[in-house]
Amino acid sequence: MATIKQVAKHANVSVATVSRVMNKSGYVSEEAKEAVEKAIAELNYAPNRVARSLYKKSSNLIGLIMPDITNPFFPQLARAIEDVANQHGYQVVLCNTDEQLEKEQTYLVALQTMHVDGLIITTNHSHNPNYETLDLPMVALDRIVKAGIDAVVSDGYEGGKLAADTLLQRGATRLAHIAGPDHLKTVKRRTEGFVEVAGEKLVGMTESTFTFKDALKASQELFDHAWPFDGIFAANDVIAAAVLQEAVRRNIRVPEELQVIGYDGIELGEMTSPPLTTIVQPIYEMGRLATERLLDLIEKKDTRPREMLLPVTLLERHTTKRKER
Amino acid sequence: MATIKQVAKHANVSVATVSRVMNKSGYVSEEAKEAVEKAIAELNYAPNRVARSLYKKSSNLIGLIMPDITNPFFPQLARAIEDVANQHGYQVVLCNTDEQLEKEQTYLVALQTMHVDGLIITTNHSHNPNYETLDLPMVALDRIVKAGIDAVVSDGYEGGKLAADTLLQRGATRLAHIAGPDHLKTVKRRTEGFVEVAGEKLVGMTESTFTFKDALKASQELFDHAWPFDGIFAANDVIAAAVLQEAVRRNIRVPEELQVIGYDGIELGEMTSPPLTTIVQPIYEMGRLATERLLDLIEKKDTRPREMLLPVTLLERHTTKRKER
DNA sequence: CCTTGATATGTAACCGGTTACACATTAAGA
DNA sequence: TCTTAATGTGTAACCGGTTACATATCAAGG
Repeated sequence: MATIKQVAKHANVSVATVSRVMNKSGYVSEEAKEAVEKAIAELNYAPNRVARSLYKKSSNLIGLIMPDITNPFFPQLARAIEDVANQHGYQVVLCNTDEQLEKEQTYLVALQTMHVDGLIITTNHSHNPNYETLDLPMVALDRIVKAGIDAVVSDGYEGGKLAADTLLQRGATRLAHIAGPDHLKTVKRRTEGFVEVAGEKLVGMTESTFTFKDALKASQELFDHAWPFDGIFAANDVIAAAVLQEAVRRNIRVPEELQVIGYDGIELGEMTSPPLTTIVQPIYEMGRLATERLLDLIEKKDTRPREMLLPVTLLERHTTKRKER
Repeated sequence: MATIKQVAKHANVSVATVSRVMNKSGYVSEEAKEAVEKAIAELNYAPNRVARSLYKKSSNLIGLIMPDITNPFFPQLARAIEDVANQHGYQVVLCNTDEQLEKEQTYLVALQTMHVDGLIITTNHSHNPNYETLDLPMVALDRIVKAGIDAVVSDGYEGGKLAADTLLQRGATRLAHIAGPDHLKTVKRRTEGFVEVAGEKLVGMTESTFTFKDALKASQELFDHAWPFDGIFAANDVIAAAVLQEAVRRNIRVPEELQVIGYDGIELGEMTSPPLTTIVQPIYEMGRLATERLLDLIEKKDTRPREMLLPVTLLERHTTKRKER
């Protein structure tokens, strides 16, 4: 790789001049500019970002901290983040922490020492004191961290209510629910909204992590203990898929005997049989907004912390009955 | 963040000594070592990786180039890569290229100028001349690039044969197949293996991309034109899920009337109804091996190019009949 | 004709590490 | 006691950019 010095020599100017034409800063004569551009082209020069980083203390890197990219909710988020970052000349460093404090800590110092410009956190850490002392722009995504840290989340409370409303409206009279992990506030909101509207129609409820295996176990327990119910809301689509599979296995007809609603709107919902009705949060949009926000923070455009609550919508596929009119 | 200079002053030694204790290189007296360690602890010092990178021309970063992390095959791969990289003190930069030459090119220069130490490529680029001139350690994963570039892939040919054998053995007599994109050699091998064993029992065949939507369309066409068949092998699990859904929609009983086998072994296969029988490639293992190989290449442990062909296995879930004995 | 501001360019310091090299000091061996 | 090698430590160059500052030229205005 050519260096700026070689370009300078080749173009018969100083490195300062080369730097000036690269950055379109300061005064450069037309001839000098042309000579430099020619040299750049001939030597196929691209400036060394490491060197630039060192001086500028900014790397055009952003750290993306997630629990586990293998969880099907996250890839879409990662994609959105990466798209936007890339459009603005940033790259993203992927970090899976499994919500383990230790891994998180290790990553945090790694990211800091490589001078990432900002962080997007999709991981819960109410228990983690490290972020607060971190002097880095950051935004929480699908997570609420604490006041003072930007966040973009979807309106889980409304989503939960919407799920209950829908089920009720489609004729369900005995509702069940599988909640998500207790420590995720954004997920808890879904349950709160659902329970609020379901009221005494709620006949069964349990809890599960977001892995399919656990969800399947939770479903089985629910069917064993709370059956019959004719409408169920799962805290996310993976859990809903498990419910669906278990229902099919028990020869329960969906949606005739049991209506199912998930939450997220990930592609998986399309792939089940029957395709899953779900509350969709605008995942890509959330990733996009979070990243744009982070970039603003990095470029110090607006530093008042903000929280963005995005609306969710009902996507009716085939695990709920057609609307009665 | 503290600098090495501050640590040196604090410990009453020179920066060279600090550097020596950090890197356990050269001679350092016990007292000096202790003083430095104390200073490091007190100032909470962590060396600036950017500065180190600049001098060492190595960043402990590896670039991961994939078509689209949103495709459910890739997250597991990414996870494996990141795990191994992280264990060795490397971080990974995520790049989605959608197989577009231009994005790939942009990323390639970005990665080069940030001095990544190596590349893992899960993207096809037989058409892309850029890699060849790239003086960077790299390994292709799930892709065959060209001789001279390391690769780790699963044995698609055997997988295809295994799928056909299994279907035949479970009593299928009229086989169908949906192939994957034509330009992916590793995917083509699956089709070749299947066709070879299926022989004249093959009654229908079409092709699809790996998006669910396309796969659904392809399935519909196949059912419209080639039905009846009683065994089908899809080039990957997403396509198999589409076949399954379409079969259910048409009230075709699986596996009684139609047996389905996918390829990949991603989690999605567990979530369908009924759960999908599939040819599993050791995805995590592949990611692990590729990364370990890359790390060896980076550390110049062994530079003879190698190709690793990993065995696949049959995972019988419920879209094939129980084995006859 | 002199002053002044805009234009143009080069030199060198700086970012924060690593390491070659010079120089001491000390211990071991002859 | 004198060499010699091993040990310990600091100074400064270096990595490849960016930019403050010094310097120079030139045209416009008084």
